[in-house]
Amino acid sequence: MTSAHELAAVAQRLFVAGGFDETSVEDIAAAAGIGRRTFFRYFPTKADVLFADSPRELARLREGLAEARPGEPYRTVVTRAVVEALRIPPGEREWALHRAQLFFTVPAVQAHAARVWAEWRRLAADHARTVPHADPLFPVAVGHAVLAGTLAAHEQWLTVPDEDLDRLLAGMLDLLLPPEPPPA
Amino acid sequence: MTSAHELAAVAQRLFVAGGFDETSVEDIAAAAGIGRRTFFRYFPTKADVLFADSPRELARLREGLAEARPGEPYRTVVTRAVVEALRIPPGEREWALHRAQLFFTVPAVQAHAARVWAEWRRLAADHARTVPHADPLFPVAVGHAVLAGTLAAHEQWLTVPDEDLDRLLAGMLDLLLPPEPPPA
DNA sequence: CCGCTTGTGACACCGAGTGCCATAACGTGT
DNA sequence: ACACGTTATGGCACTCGGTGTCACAAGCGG
Repeated sequence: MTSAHELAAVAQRLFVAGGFDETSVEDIAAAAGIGRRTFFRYFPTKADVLFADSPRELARLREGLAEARPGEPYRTVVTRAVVEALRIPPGEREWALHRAQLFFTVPAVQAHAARVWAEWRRLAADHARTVPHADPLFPVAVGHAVLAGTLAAHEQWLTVPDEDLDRLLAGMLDLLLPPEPPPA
Repeated sequence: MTSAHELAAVAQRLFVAGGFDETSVEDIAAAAGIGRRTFFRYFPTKADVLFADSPRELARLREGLAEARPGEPYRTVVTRAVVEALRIPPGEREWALHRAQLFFTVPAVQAHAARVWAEWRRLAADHARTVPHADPLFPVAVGHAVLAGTLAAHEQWLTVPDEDLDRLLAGMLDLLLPPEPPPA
């Protein structure tokens, strides 16, 4: 009996050691002591093992955006929500770094990431719709800015792993989030 | 004898008519009167038929960025370069719209798009490195802003196809490109 | 003990992508 | 015209990801 979490751990270890494409599902199943068919009952695709906790991250983003205090600048709210959603639990830093590496280098993984990212964009855009703004493009732009900032921060993080992801996220979002319109 | 261009046309028509995943390479090959194996000599993957002219777009972006006049604000240069690179030839508007639709809805296509998009980011980031800026994150942020603006414009375009893509691109980039530092 | 559900995995199948090889088309040199 | 090398083609077999079907075993309530 194997839990999805353990299975994901086994798989990611193999990916990091031998490459994503080079590691077959059969390899993973054998390493976990299960059948190939059973793997696909835990995860619909090979890439999905890397997205085990993205629903949790999404939920945290949603909560963070909902916690906006009235009068608080929207950029502050969004930045806090993103940083909070992507906070790395202590001890999982190297783990997260390896995962980020796979995200940026393996095309098949990015295909799946695209679906999750679309959800991020949607959440951010929905929140931006609560901010009055003259430009009708503003909400969609905010959605893409949030995603771009998140990806940029991770990309930068990969080249400077010693830096804190929090600071990179805040820095990138500060550059990318469109300015709030003056309160008139 | 089939040219790559004709083959791409046949394939995209089938994709639009019957869906990307539902259309097999064998279907495409049969419709084009060639063998399955030969298809893979023209295009390394099924998705690649949709990226036939992305090298040209990339080249145009590169040229546009190189044409910066001294003293011109970088945001102006970047916006002009992007709009110019993605200018749709007359008569291909519907064609481009269909392609954009596939880009946003089919995961397998996005995986390939990711590679092209990384190149866009790199070009834009390289150009941003010529702009003096206090924040070391500025170049990477610009790269992601360009990509985000391009994607946001296309996403918006899909919901409002009557709008001009040029205007949407300019509008999104205006919201997303980080401000230029004052000339000191 | 029976019957039901649930987890598991073996098998067969499809489609994408690849390596290998046979063959047809074609230009060139004699 | 003939032989030659090169190139385009496509058939065949294979790997791998993913799916549907079925059989089997474990568990649990009657």
